[in-house]
Amino acid sequence: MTPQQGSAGEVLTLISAGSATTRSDLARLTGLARSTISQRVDALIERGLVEETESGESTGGRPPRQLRLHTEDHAFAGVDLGATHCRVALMDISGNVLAECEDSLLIGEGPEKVLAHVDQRLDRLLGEVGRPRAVLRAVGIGVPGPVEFATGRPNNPPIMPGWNDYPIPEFFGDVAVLVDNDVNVMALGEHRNAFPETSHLLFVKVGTGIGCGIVAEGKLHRGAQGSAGDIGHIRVSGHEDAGCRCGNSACLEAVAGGAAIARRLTELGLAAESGADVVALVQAGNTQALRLVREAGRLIGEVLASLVNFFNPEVIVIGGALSRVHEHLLAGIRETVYRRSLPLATHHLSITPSRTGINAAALGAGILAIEHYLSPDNINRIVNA
Amino acid sequence: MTPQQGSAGEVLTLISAGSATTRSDLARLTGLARSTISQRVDALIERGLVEETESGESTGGRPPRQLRLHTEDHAFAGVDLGATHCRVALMDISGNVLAECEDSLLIGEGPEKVLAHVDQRLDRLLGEVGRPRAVLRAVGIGVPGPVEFATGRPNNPPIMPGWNDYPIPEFFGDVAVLVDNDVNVMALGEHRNAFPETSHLLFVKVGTGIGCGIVAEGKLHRGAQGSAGDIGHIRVSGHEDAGCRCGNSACLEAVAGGAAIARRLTELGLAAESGADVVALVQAGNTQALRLVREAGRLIGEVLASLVNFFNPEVIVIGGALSRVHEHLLAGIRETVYRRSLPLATHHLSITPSRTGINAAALGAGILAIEHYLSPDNINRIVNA
DNA sequence: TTGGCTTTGTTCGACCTTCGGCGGAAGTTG
DNA sequence: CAACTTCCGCCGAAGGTCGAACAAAGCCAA
Repeated sequence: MTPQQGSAGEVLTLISAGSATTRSDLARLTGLARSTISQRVDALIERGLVEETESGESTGGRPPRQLRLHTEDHAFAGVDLGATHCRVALMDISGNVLAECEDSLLIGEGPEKVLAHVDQRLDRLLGEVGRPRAVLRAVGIGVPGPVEFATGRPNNPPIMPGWNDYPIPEFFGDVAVLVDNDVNVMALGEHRNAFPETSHLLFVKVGTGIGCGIVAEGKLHRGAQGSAGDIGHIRVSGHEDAGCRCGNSACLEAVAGGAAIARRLTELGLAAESGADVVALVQAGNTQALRLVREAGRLIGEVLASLVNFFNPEVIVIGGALSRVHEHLLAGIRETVYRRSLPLATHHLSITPSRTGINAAALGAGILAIEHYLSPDNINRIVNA
Repeated sequence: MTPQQGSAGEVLTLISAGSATTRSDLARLTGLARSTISQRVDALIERGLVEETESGESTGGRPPRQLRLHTEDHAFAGVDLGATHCRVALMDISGNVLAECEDSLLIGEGPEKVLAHVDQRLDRLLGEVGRPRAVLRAVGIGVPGPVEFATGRPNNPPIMPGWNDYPIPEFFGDVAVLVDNDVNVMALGEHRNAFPETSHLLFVKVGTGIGCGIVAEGKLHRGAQGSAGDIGHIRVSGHEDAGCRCGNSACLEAVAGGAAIARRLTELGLAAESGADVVALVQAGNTQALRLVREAGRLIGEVLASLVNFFNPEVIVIGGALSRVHEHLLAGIRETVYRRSLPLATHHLSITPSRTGINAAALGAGILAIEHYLSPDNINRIVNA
């Protein structure tokens, strides 16, 4: 059933979202009596979920006691697993990063090795901030491939050999583990950090490959098989000669991904192997690289123009490695989207670079974990236990 | 706030969805005590929303009294306004059609004339079934253009001159009026009638133009400006010469819509002005028409392949005038989608013709109205009044 | 300084809802 | 026809919510 109206969980949601910072706010927002709110808040304080700070500004009467999430006795982790790296961020319940780390790590080494590494890093980070393992409430993990979200099992991931159908959450025992596609968690993080008021958002990651995270009605849209947002293999016109690793040709990723741009630069006699090399060349002012990035932007824009007509988002965020040269990428994207999409859909559309940085995925994964823990159902369970 | 758990509204939702037909069912599903359920049901019966039928099958003890929606003292209407027609269906609260009618009507005559016509038809249909106007609880209207759903105002509709920003609900006074895009209501009707268990569905209407209704998480996705699903102006490759009324070229609608096919048949010396003529030619066995329809299916399939990767639906339903020759259209669509989309997304994807007939839009609009009336919030308001 | 004024927070009794046991109703089964 | 099962209404008990009253805490003006 739906969570109870005005339950402890709903009260906590309002506090954590910043919608309410005092008991009076809560009474006003929920419509419950002040006495009832006090009872709820007392329960939340007793469980260590909420704390009072010294009183706030008076508005002519007794100053209200400010409420906020109690950030001490909890910890959450966000894990970003890439093809060749592993980032872990330890966060408190309000989303602040307590500690983080980054290592080179080949995901191809398989789940046992990789997850053991993650587990060890979790322990080290917890040690750094002096919190016992027991306060780790939930872990979010972003992986570079499709996942069946409900079970946390990768679903035929092309670049994660050995991971297919591996039950990732079971590795960590009894702590709650949420596993999702890396682009999804980046979209979630970007939405919650930079565009919390936006209902419909697309996050486009342009790196070696190209993917898209979809936020609809403020929630991640994962689709029927959890493969939604896989826009890297959408066909673009006029590039039938470009073969893709998926077996088709003219895939967006095969003509506009970081790897594709690097390959074309190599053909022009420039040393470039990866998206990072492309970024370096652009930043060095190489006009060929600049031209190709802009051209890639146009191709991505062509695909996005279709998706804008179809999905009608309010915001499109461009992230990923190549967004470090976003001026050029965005110019191409904007140019094409605004020409090819319908005016009604583009009129209030903004296309912006990502505001979260290199660890967008780790932060987003952490937010996934925190939101799971703070969901009204879960909180009610904790409070009524 | 969210509707109360176990409220009268939630109880009624379970009854109307067919999830529960007896008080015992309700107690089991909601977790409430039998006595509480009885109280809820009594309130619903007293308000004329639910009725008891004679007892059902015994399972060894006293047979339960069956519950169902009380269909007498209510009426709902679904209105399908097209460019040149008007269909009205009068329905009872469980979605059965009580009476319907169809007229030729040019939407270009403007809102006052058209809505007056609709109003008159409503009265006539109510008269036919002998129900007073007062029992008309809600009206759903599907219109051929984008609508701001919250206010029921068309938003720069290209083929509805005089309707821009016209507040349609206000015309009908105090009865609740819901206005939405015609493709959206068709998608809703198809989902509720044929695929109620499906979470993510696309309904593609192929008529004079081409549009798409989106059901995500069982609910209509309308997008930020209510223009979501406008896939008729997505670019298809290799048709740069085909100009579109939107000002761009190579739009899907301009190469695969009924009007476009008719035009190309005309160029081949065949008499065809509209999608209906195309259908007639195909049904007469004309190979040129057949070839063009199949080719249109391939082009539509190209766009749908992109959308399958992006949205990952479980079902795609093909409707609209041209779906009357769906064998040929579907062949082209399936061929392209299964070739161009990712296996993970297509593995459990089914692409089927619409099961609702010519009045899909009117039925869908009626369902929109009924669901509005039966929403837990609204029912709680009625019961507690 | 002091006494109102305003807003916040707590206490407590009244009220309402829900629960669950009990018994009657209405069937089935042996 | 008696025992059993299931359904349903009644009613007292338990628990939750509300709002009034009161205490707390600061502002403000005389």
